[in-house]
Amino acid sequence: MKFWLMKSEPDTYSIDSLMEKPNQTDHWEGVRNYQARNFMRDQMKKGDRAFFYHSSCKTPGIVGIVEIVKENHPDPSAWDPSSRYFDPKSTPANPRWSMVSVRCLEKFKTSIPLTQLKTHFSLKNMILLRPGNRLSITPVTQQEWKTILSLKENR
DNA sequence: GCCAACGTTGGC
DNA sequence: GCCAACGTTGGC
Repeated sequence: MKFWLMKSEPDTYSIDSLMEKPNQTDHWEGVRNYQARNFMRDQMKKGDRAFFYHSSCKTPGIVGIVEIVKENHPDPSAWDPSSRYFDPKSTPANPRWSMVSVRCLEKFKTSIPLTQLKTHFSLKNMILLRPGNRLSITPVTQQEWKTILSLKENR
Protein backbone atom coordinates (compact mmCIF):
# COMPACT_ATOMS: atom_id res chain seq x y z
CA MET A 1 0.00 0.00 0.00
CA LYS A 2 1.26 3.46 -0.89
CA PHE A 3 0.56 6.78 0.76
CA TRP A 4 -0.31 10.14 -0.78
CA LEU A 5 -1.34 13.68 -0.07
CA MET A 6 -4.12 15.28 -2.11
CA LYS A 7 -4.73 19.02 -2.04
CA SER A 8 -7.98 20.82 -2.54
CA GLU A 9 -9.13 24.34 -1.93
CA PRO A 10 -12.03 23.99 0.52
CA ASP A 11 -13.90 26.86 -1.16
CA THR A 12 -13.97 24.64 -4.24
CA TYR A 13 -14.13 21.18 -2.70
CA SER A 14 -13.74 20.43 0.99
CA ILE A 15 -13.69 17.26 3.04
CA ASP A 16 -17.27 18.09 4.02
CA SER A 17 -18.21 18.03 0.33
CA LEU A 18 -16.85 14.49 0.19
CA MET A 19 -18.60 13.46 3.42
CA GLU A 20 -21.95 14.49 1.94
CA LYS A 21 -21.61 12.11 -1.01
CA PRO A 22 -23.25 8.67 -0.96
CA ASN A 23 -20.94 6.27 0.86
CA GLN A 24 -18.58 9.25 1.33
CA THR A 25 -17.23 8.40 -2.11
CA ASP A 26 -16.52 10.72 -5.04
CA HIS A 27 -14.30 11.27 -8.07
CA TRP A 28 -11.20 13.40 -7.64
CA GLU A 29 -11.76 15.50 -10.72
CA GLY A 30 -10.03 18.59 -11.97
CA VAL A 31 -6.34 17.74 -11.73
CA ARG A 32 -4.77 19.73 -14.58
CA ASN A 33 -1.09 19.30 -13.94
CA TYR A 34 0.87 16.61 -15.73
CA GLN A 35 3.06 15.59 -12.84
CA ALA A 36 0.10 15.25 -10.50
CA ARG A 37 -1.85 13.39 -13.17
CA ASN A 38 1.00 10.97 -13.73
CA PHE A 39 1.10 10.11 -10.04
CA MET A 40 -2.63 9.39 -10.11
CA ARG A 41 -2.63 7.61 -13.43
CA ASP A 42 0.49 5.50 -13.07
CA GLN A 43 1.05 4.88 -9.40
CA MET A 44 -2.13 5.22 -7.37
CA LYS A 45 -3.62 1.84 -6.63
CA LYS A 46 -6.87 0.69 -5.11
CA GLY A 47 -6.41 0.47 -1.36
CA ASP A 48 -3.80 3.22 -1.18
CA ARG A 49 -4.38 5.87 1.48
CA ALA A 50 -4.13 9.62 1.16
CA PHE A 51 -4.26 12.64 3.40
CA PHE A 52 -6.89 15.18 2.41
CA TYR A 53 -5.25 18.62 2.53
CA HIS A 54 -6.97 21.99 2.51
CA SER A 55 -4.99 24.68 0.69
CA SER A 56 -5.49 28.39 0.04
CA CYS A 57 -7.62 28.91 3.10
CA LYS A 58 -7.44 30.40 6.57
CA THR A 59 -5.66 27.43 8.14
CA PRO A 60 -4.02 25.23 5.52
CA GLY A 61 -3.51 21.67 6.73
CA ILE A 62 -4.44 18.02 6.74
CA VAL A 63 -8.10 17.46 7.53
CA GLY A 64 -8.65 13.74 7.06
CA ILE A 65 -7.85 10.44 5.41
CA VAL A 66 -9.24 8.91 2.23
CA GLU A 67 -8.87 5.55 0.55
CA ILE A 68 -8.43 5.08 -3.19
CA VAL A 69 -11.42 2.95 -4.21
CA LYS A 70 -11.12 3.18 -7.99
CA GLU A 71 -7.95 3.49 -10.01
CA ASN A 72 -7.19 5.70 -12.98
CA HIS A 73 -10.06 6.51 -15.31
CA PRO A 74 -10.67 9.46 -17.68
CA ASP A 75 -11.81 12.76 -16.18
CA PRO A 76 -14.99 13.68 -18.12
CA SER A 77 -15.03 17.25 -16.77
CA ALA A 78 -12.29 17.96 -19.32
CA TRP A 79 -14.71 17.64 -22.22
CA ASP A 80 -17.65 19.41 -20.59
CA PRO A 81 -17.67 23.01 -21.86
CA SER A 82 -19.68 24.14 -18.84
CA SER A 83 -17.10 22.76 -16.40
CA ARG A 84 -14.48 24.94 -14.81
CA TYR A 85 -12.05 22.19 -15.73
CA PHE A 86 -12.92 22.16 -19.44
CA ASP A 87 -9.95 21.44 -21.70
CA PRO A 88 -10.76 21.53 -25.43
CA LYS A 89 -7.66 19.47 -26.15
CA SER A 90 -9.08 16.50 -24.25
CA THR A 91 -11.70 14.36 -25.98
CA PRO A 92 -13.58 11.17 -25.06
CA ALA A 93 -11.68 9.38 -27.83
CA ASN A 94 -8.38 10.70 -26.57
CA PRO A 95 -8.69 11.71 -22.93
CA ARG A 96 -5.85 13.79 -21.59
CA TRP A 97 -6.75 13.96 -17.91
CA SER A 98 -7.21 11.23 -15.33
CA MET A 99 -8.89 10.90 -12.00
CA VAL A 100 -9.36 8.34 -9.28
CA SER A 101 -12.24 7.77 -6.89
CA VAL A 102 -11.79 8.18 -3.17
CA ARG A 103 -13.78 7.32 -0.07
CA CYS A 104 -13.47 9.26 3.15
CA LEU A 105 -12.18 7.05 5.95
CA GLU A 106 -11.81 9.71 8.59
CA LYS A 107 -12.37 13.40 9.11
CA PHE A 108 -10.14 14.71 11.89
CA LYS A 109 -11.83 16.46 14.80
CA THR A 110 -9.24 19.19 14.38
CA SER A 111 -6.99 19.62 11.39
CA ILE A 112 -3.22 19.23 11.51
CA PRO A 113 -2.12 22.66 10.39
CA LEU A 114 0.71 23.25 7.96
CA THR A 115 2.46 25.31 10.62
CA GLN A 116 2.65 22.24 12.87
CA LEU A 117 3.93 19.98 10.09
CA LYS A 118 6.72 22.46 9.45
CA THR A 119 8.01 22.22 13.00
CA HIS A 120 8.69 18.48 12.82
CA PHE A 121 12.23 17.44 12.07
CA SER A 122 11.21 14.05 10.69
CA LEU A 123 8.97 15.73 8.12
CA LYS A 124 11.60 18.10 6.82
CA ASN A 125 11.94 16.22 3.51
CA MET A 126 8.22 16.04 2.85
CA ILE A 127 7.43 17.20 -0.69
CA LEU A 128 4.57 19.32 0.64
CA LEU A 129 7.03 21.32 2.72
CA ARG A 130 9.61 21.92 0.01
CA PRO A 131 9.92 25.57 -0.91
CA GLY A 132 8.01 26.40 -4.06
CA ASN A 133 6.14 23.13 -4.17
CA ARG A 134 2.72 23.42 -5.78
CA LEU A 135 1.95 19.83 -6.70
CA SER A 136 -1.60 18.88 -5.80
CA ILE A 137 -0.87 15.14 -5.65
CA THR A 138 2.31 14.06 -3.88
CA PRO A 139 3.61 10.75 -2.55
CA VAL A 140 4.08 10.45 1.21
CA THR A 141 6.60 8.02 2.68
CA GLN A 142 5.52 5.42 5.19
CA GLN A 143 7.63 7.16 7.81
CA GLU A 144 5.96 10.51 7.11
CA TRP A 145 2.55 8.86 7.23
CA LYS A 146 3.27 7.35 10.64
CA THR A 147 4.68 10.59 11.99
CA ILE A 148 1.64 12.56 10.91
CA LEU A 149 -0.75 9.98 12.39
CA SER A 150 1.08 10.33 15.70
CA LEU A 151 0.58 14.10 15.56
CA LYS A 152 -3.12 13.49 15.20
CA GLU A 153 -3.21 11.21 18.24
CA ASN A 154 -1.24 13.57 20.42
CA ARG A 155 -3.66 16.42 20.25
C1' DG B 1 -4.39 41.37 -1.92
C1' DC B 2 0.56 40.55 -2.61
C1' DC B 3 3.98 38.20 -4.81
C1' DA B 4 7.40 34.48 -5.48
C1' DA B 5 7.77 30.23 -7.64
C1' DC B 6 6.42 27.28 -10.91
C1' DG B 7 4.06 25.44 -15.30
C1' DT B 8 2.46 26.25 -19.97
C1' DT B 9 2.25 28.43 -24.36
C1' DG B 10 3.81 29.91 -28.61
C1' DG B 11 6.84 32.72 -31.64
C1' DC B 12 11.15 32.32 -33.55
C1' DG C 1 14.79 23.72 -28.64
C1' DC C 2 15.02 28.34 -26.51
C1' DC C 3 12.91 31.58 -23.75
C1' DA C 4 9.81 35.53 -22.86
C1' DA C 5 5.24 36.26 -21.62
C1' DC C 6 1.52 34.90 -19.35
C1' DG C 7 -1.42 32.21 -16.06
C1' DT C 8 -1.82 29.67 -11.72
C1' DT C 9 -0.81 28.24 -7.10
C1' DG C 10 -0.81 29.00 -2.43
C1' DG C 11 1.30 30.81 1.88
C1' DC C 12 1.32 34.91 4.19
